[in-house]
Parts: sequence; C-alpha cells; structure tokens
Amino acid sequence: MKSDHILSNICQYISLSPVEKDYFLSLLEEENLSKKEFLLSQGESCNHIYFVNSGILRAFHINQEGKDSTVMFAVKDWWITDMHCFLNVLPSMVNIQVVAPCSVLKLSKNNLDKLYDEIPRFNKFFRILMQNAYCREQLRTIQNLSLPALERYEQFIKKYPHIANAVALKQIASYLGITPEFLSAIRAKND
Amino acid sequence: MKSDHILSNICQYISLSPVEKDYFLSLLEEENLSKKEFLLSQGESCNHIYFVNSGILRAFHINQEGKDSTVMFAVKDWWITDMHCFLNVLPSMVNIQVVAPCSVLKLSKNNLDKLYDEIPRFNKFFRILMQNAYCREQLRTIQNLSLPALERYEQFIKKYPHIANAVALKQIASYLGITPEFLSAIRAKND
DNA sequence: TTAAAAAAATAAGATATATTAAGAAATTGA
DNA sequence: TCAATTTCTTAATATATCTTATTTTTTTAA
Repeated sequence: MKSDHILSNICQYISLSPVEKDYFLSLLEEENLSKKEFLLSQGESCNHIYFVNSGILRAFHINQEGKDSTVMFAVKDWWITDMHCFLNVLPSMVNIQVVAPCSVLKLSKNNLDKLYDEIPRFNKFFRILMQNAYCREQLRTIQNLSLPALERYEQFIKKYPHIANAVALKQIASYLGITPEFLSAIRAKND
Repeated sequence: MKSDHILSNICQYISLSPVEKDYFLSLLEEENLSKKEFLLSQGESCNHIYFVNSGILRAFHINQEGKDSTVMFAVKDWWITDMHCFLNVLPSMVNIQVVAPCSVLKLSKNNLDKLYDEIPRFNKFFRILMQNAYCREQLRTIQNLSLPALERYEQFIKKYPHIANAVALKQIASYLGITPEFLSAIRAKND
C-alpha cells in the first residue's frame, strides 16, 4: 500500500511513533479506480472517508430537477467524503465520481472511531482538517454571495489552477453555480 | 461570569473535572454588548472566538461595491469568529455586529493554544465544533447552488425560525444572496 | 485511425434577479 | 409621545443568467 503521502499529510500536524504509524495504516484499505467510476452514490450510506494518493475526484449533488452542482474536487493529498452523512450515518447527499484515474486510501467510520480511542492525538489532526475545510467553505460562501460569475471563475482558476486544467469546463461551471453556456459566454467576452 | 451555558455546551462532547472547568473558565472573559455594537470590524485583526450566552450577532462581509453579504448569524450557544483570520492571524474579512443585545464569553487565540496544551481533550471538542460548522456550510453551498431564491428562503425560516423572527428581512436577504426588494416580491407572490 | 460520443462555443429568445424610485409601515430615540 | 430614521413593499425598467437549438471542436473507444 502506498502510504508515504498520507503519513506526511498527517505528520504535518501531529507526530506518530513507528508503532502508531503501523497501527494507523492497518486501518486503511487501498482502492484503485478508473475514470467515471463512483466511489459513492447519492442516497447510499457513506461509510468511508477517502484520502487521495493520486488522480482527481468530484463530489456533486443532483437536485430534483436533475441539476448537477459540484460540491468539491479532490486531488492528491486531499480528503473527501460526504462529511455530514459520514459522521451522522445518513444517506449521502452527494455522488463522488472519478474524474481522472485514482488511487485512494479508505478509512471506515468504525475504524476512525477506534483510531480516536487508541490514539487520541488524531482528534487534533482531524480538528485541523475540519478547520481548514470549514474556512475554505466559508470563503466560498462569501464569494458566491458577493462576486459575479466572472470573478468567481477567475478566483477559481487562480486558486486551483491544476484542477482548472484537468477537469471539464462544464464541471467548473457546475462548481460555480452557472451553466456551461454562460461560462463559455463570459470567457469569450474576456479574451 | 455566566458560565452554565458554555460548560454544558462543552460537556455535551467531552467530560471535564471541576479543576479543568475552573481552568477553562479562567481563560474566558465576559463582554456585554448593546445593539449595533461591533465585536469585530473588517480589516482588523481577529484575536478572539466568542461564545454567545444570549442575544444575536451577525457576521457579514462588505465587498468593493459596498454590497453586504451575511456570512452567519449566531444565537445562544453558538460560537462565532472569523475562523480563517482567527486561526491564521490575518486581517478579518468580516464584521461581527450585535443584532440583539448580547452577553458573550471571549477566548483569545493565545488562551486557546494554552488550553490545547493543558487539556488536549479540547481538541476533540473543537474537532466536533468544526465538523458541524463545516457540514452546515457545505449544506448551505449545495443549497445556494441548487435551489432558487424562494426555496432557499423557505429552508432558512424552517431551519432557523428563531433567527428568522428576530432579524431584519434585509439581513435574511443578505444571507440568501438576494436583494431585500426581491425577497419582498417573492414573499408577496407566495402568500 | 476513425467513427461515435462528449464537450465547448455561439446565438436568439426567455426568465430570474437587480436597480431605481417612491410611498407605507415599523422602529427608534429623544 | 412623536418626529426621525429605518425597514418593508410595490412597481417599472434594466441586467445577469438560463434555455434551447445548432455548429464546431475535442475526446473516447473500438
């Protein structure tokens, strides 16, 4: 199992002994996925949190009218799940689908709970992870509310250039909350 | 200092000995604020996180064009700050203003860091707090992207009836990302 | 390599939401 | 209590964004 990325991700914030590292790794499972595969489907229960070793994933919600809204992208070194459903054992609100072939490490809710018991320091790690996720999400809310579509697009490609280059424009439009046609139009106007 | 609310808020998730409770309380400061006072102003550095004993606060961002976007409301038992600025010691992106007279307990960044050192269990508490905040924010993002204004309004008053009753309609409009005039119009159409 | 499928661009017409302006209602503060 | 201020409503016009349809370009898979 490819574990170097996840260990350095964690050891940015907490230190682990060799024994603890081994214990942690024993709770993980590796999974390899090809393009368009689903890691999670809306309505299913969501029992795992995923760490991305390589590749790109997209989490998106489909509403009653069939409209596709991108919740997040995840690339190398990101964690992804439907957090609300994962934590509260509820049916998922989102789909998670492979955009570019992935290697992920999955951690089940049960194993995460064990991990907190065995190595309480992981509370600190996930606190920091959740803090960062919350701050990112809040900044996105502010920008969604206060900026017009073109500026949201510009902020997105500035903040996530690697993602912007790797995913379809219509998926970026879906992240920004606009139609692909409109994104096309505002891009054309500004060249 | 009125400490019963904050202690029961914390002891929902972690247990504290009497000594630990006292130590924690020794790190807090009470503040009483009247309507329209600012707890934090955009551009200022944000050194505290606030727990609301009573009253209502509103966090909002003013963009370059002067448009007001409400980031969050906080009522009894909520925590509020500009989290990103608080954690990273950056100038605040938001204002926090009193909507209804408040009693708050403030905890400084320095004291929070001390607290993590002295009682590492607080990592668990803030992990859960941040998890909940992240999930709420993510749900809001999904709704902002996928629902039209009227449905976002209906969800808001359903989810936060006490807030909806206590704050100005134009502040709800600002939370929803629409103008007060438009909120008026869609409310009128649906009565 | 090529046919098929998917994505992107373009454009016309439709709709949701914003802007401006004015008057009515509610709240505030002296 | 009352004048002043703020908030809410209404309505006309303006604008951002969507919808639908078509064509072009790119990607995919056999």
